[in-house]
Amino acid sequence: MTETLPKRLRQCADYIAANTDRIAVSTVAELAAGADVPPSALMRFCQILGFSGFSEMQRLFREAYSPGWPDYTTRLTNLKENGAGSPAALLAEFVEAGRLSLEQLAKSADEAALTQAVQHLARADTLHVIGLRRAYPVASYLTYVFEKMQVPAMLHDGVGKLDHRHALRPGDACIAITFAPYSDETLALAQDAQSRGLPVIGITDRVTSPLARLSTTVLTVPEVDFGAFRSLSATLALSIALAVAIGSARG
Amino acid sequence: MTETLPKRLRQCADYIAANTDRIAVSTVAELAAGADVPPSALMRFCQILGFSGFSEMQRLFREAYSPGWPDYTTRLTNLKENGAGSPAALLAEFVEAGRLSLEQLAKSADEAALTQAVQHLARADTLHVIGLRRAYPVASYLTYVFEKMQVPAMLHDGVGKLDHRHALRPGDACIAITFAPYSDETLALAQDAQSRGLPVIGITDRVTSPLARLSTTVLTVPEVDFGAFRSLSATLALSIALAVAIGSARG
DNA sequence: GTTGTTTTGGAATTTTTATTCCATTCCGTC
DNA sequence: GACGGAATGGAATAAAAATTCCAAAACAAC
Repeated sequence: MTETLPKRLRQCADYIAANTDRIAVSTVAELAAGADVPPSALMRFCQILGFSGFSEMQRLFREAYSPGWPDYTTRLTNLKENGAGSPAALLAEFVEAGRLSLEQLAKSADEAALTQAVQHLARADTLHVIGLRRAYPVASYLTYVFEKMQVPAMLHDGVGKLDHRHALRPGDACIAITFAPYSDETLALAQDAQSRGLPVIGITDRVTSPLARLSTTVLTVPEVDFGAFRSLSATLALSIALAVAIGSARG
Repeated sequence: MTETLPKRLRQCADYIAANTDRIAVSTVAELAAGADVPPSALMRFCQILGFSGFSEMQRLFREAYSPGWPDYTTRLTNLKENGAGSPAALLAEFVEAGRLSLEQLAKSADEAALTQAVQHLARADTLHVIGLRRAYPVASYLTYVFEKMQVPAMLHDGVGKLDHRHALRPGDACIAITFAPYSDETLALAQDAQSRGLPVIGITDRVTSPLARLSTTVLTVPEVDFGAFRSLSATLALSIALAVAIGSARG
């Protein structure tokens, strides 16, 4: 795991890997400055890679430099035409679905609801997050972000069919995420929270969702499906924004 | 429109116009050779265009080359300094980061690697998926999709610190997902799979990732971070495409 | 601590590349 | 076909970049 390269060489490796597109158009000095190493370190790095020096490596990149990768739209078309059903074509579809979702989210996001949600959640003690099945990745990421931001949060993940509804305490709040077909367990927890008078923030796909009735504040996400699967891009973007806003409102 | 230029200068103009994308990565001598003029003619051409010389013109093209990397780290810093952004502003940032990531993914995706990954995974018996911390949402979604498509898959989620490495059987394959800072457990499982001769498909952030060495096939995802958090849009798009391709390849 | 080894930074050197300069050629005009 | 001004090519020079090298620093093993 720890193929431990010397410090400077590791810096070179990381910077170069993260900026492959700049190699062709930069000088040793520029790249070295970017990687925050002296030029000689970068030279050493090139040699360890098996090139005679930087120039040889650069020559490779300059030749490979296919006239600036085609712009996004062209490339997408290429991917799609690459035989329907090919992995590349599928990728293009999902990329497009994701982009569309994000675009719609940006257009349709309800700022007032978002602000209200942040207020509720910033005031609460512990945040209870629930999302199952395809909402589970979102719920788990939310919880991860809360943990990183030192916001007390609990993920109700249903492991072992354990039910933790009694963990809901006065002063807490609940974030419930579910999409059609709505998950009973999620709705049940939201209901429980509501009946205890806790704020419930619902993230769902439409205002007519059963979750809407159970929520103090509803955030709807226009996710574009491709085939049977949704991209989650928009849902995740909304969730992270929510989490970060809460995190900074809290401290 | 064209006050008639002297012959050599005309050649320069034509060649340069037709090869704007090569300017950034070529020397005077190379371009001159391409235009079939002596280097000095090209120099004159640059000066007539109003540059002090070739270098100045090239600098322009080199900078223009890398179109958009408006780096998000500085933007977040700015945002933070301007007082915490409103939730809506944050949302806009995450939407933008997601869009950029998807765009980059479409541009840079390695079709060959993707196809290869699908081939390996379509042939395998059980698919072992591992991804922890911020890669966990991806791993869990992958597993969800596999389940829906009736592809035998097992999520190594580390619940209860249980280690299931002996679940890896001959004929199986492993999908490992990790981003810097790389998770030891993920690398350990990948290593284990590799040493048993199972195909390992790595999804990671750069080719220098320690996961790369452990993988039969590496898929790199250019995820644009906003602040400390990544959008996961691109990673999810790639993962779903992978899963669906595998599902349909299996029948 | 001492010793031997690896790593590092920067100054010195070499190579490559850009740029200038000028003698020569070309071309239109008389 | 002689003249003058523009255009040209290549050799000479300047600038910039790459590459090497070595003394100092960091590190590891004893």
